[in-house]
Amino acid sequence: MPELPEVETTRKGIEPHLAGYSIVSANIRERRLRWPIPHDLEKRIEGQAVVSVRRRGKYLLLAIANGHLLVHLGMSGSLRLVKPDEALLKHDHVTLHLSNDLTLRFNDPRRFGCMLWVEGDPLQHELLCNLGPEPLSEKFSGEHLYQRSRGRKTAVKNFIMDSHIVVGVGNIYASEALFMSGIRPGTASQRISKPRYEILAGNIRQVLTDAIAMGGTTLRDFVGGDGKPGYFQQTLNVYGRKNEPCTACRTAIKHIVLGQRSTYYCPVCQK
DNA sequence: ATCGCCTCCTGCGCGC
DNA sequence: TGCGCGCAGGAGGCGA
Repeated sequence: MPELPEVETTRKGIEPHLAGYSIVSANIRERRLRWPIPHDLEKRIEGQAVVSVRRRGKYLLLAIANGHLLVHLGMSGSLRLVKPDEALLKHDHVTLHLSNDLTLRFNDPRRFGCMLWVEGDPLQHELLCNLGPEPLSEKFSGEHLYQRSRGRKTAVKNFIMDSHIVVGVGNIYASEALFMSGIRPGTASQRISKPRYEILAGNIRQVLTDAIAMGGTTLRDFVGGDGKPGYFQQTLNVYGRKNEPCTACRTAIKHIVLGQRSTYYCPVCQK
């Protein structure tokens, strides 16, 4: 489920209820995620204070006194804050009891997510140290996309979804940003000009910013709610709209597969 | 270095 | 109602 806006919405939602409080106890029911949850995670975090909740790409970084909890939500993961007596749901793999009498639950039906323990600088961890720039940072630009794409034949949609190029562009927003930019998803990366990459970079930034803003509208309900952000209500121009009329020109939206992922575009608006 | 394919897993909606 | 199938918003790892 999580695209970057949902991860950021989750971060904003849990941060005020975690930072400054300590983890009283941890209960782990299922350790078999993408990588196993370390056998000694409980003893590393129990009794420790949470300092901050940051994000790098789609990874969440919970700073604990003597290390970091590195969390990824995969395709189907979610974190939610509940009252301690709230019943466990199917696939609630981890429960953290907090000193403010709230409980954090990690739920992940498909178990593509992860929860790892990192000592030292988490940004130096092997999963994070080679990631591309944050799309909402100044390091991300059309110039960056242009430079990195030289000599690369891979489809531009796969290229912008490569976290080593830029983090946080998931399957939905890749299609949406390419539509906004008038670029065909299957175009070879190296064949796109610098001006078009500048447009694309701006639209990637735009679509993610808007989606995060929408996620923020449901933040007040985060505690005790289902934790679902509102960004999904956002109007999608092409994603999931196979054979439906283009919002700009009414031409039927095309559906293709690129890199084994569903891809949508308007054959008239995108060249 | 780059590319394309495979994989991990459960749940859901669809057609029969 | 049940079953089999295809598909799902991620991304690391592999062989070529």
